[in-house]
Amino acid sequence: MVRTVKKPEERRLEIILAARELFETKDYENTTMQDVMDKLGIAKGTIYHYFKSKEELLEAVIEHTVIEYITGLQALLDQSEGDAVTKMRLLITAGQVTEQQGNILEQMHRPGNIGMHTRQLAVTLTGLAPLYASVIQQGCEEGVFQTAHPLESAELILTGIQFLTDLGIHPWQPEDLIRRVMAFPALIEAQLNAPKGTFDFLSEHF
Amino acid sequence: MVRTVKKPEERRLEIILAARELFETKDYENTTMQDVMDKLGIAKGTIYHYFKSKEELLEAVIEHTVIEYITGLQALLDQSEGDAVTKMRLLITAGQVTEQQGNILEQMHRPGNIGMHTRQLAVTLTGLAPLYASVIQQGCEEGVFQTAHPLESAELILTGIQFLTDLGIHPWQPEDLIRRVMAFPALIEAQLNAPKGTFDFLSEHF
DNA sequence: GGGTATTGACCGACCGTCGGTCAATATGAT
DNA sequence: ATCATATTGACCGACGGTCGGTCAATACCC
Repeated sequence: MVRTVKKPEERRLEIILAARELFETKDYENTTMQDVMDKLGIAKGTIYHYFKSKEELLEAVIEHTVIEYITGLQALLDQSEGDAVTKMRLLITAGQVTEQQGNILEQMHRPGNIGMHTRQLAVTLTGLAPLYASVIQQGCEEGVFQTAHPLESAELILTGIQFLTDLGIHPWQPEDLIRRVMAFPALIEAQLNAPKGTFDFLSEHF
Repeated sequence: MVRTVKKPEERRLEIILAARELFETKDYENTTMQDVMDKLGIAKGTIYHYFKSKEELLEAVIEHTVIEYITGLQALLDQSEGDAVTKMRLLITAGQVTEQQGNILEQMHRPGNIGMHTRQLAVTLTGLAPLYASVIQQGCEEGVFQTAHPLESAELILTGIQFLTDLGIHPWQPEDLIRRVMAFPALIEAQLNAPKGTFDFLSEHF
């Protein structure tokens, strides 16, 4: 019975990271607390010393991931000094890359992961919408956008992009995805009253 | 051992309805297959004779519910002969009522239900968007709306409304909900290029 | 029409897995 | 030495799912 004592924050983080990797690899529901323990070589009680339940561990994983994600984008945004459209492009492209990293194989239809996925979307939305809103606001001042509800239109656009293109949520047909991605520029331009072509870069990725 | 034999479709439907009621009352995850059996007075094997797994039963419940829902709306729409805006109002208000019926207490934050909820949204969206799209198309022909992508804007609007106002998904703050509902008319009008005020009825409900 | 084979709806004891508990114990700080 | 707490792992109970088997209705044959 070898016992390794670590600083609480370190242990906690260690557990979160291990759990995240497993959740992403084999689903939240298909991941056993035992799996997490085995991966770290710790006892069952240790995990339950830090997290009251598997559910709470999931919550911590999501929170950690989203904070990491938002912080990164925020930093990017802070050190950028371009106009609103440039920043918009920055947010969207940077956001997509980061999301793909964590998704590699998760693209498949995973029934056991939808709950986790949806929560992550909701939490991400809460953190991300204000960033978008500030850029949209800037765009309004610059005269390229025009909306009375920067935050709400940001929420609508983000929800749409995330929900309608995320295969982890529903096994959409490939043609549905293409159809949507091709339409996104026009939809967003309508939403923000932006000049035609402003968001064409969105569909050029695909 | 009382043995009651029924017609397969009847049994199957019976199980689906019982399960749905339990899922809505006490969560999908907190509902036991045993609960469903007890409610109907049938044996475990019977359920598993009809459904391979609890997951598959959930799928059947969702499918049944959504089909019922969409069929009702479709019928309403078919026997209506108004202009696009009237039909739009019809769809939205009828949709909300039906949704509330099934939600009564479900408004609370139910971690165990998010997966089921999200799937239902996705399936509903698939069935509902074409209905909206046809009305939007009609609106374009009538000249009140203007969009090059009726189906996709329908999807965006529906996703937004459903996701951003559904407390079953994320415990949004009441003020967030109000903020969003108040903004929806303007957002939808922007999306569809509709005259200002067309969708004011949306926020008058609250 | 009566005997027999076949089907499939239905039953319920049983099992394995897995989330969660808890009392004992090792460890480090004071 | 003492105390707080980080860590351990045996143990529990709930629950999803399996499986061998029962029984009535129907189809089939003589």
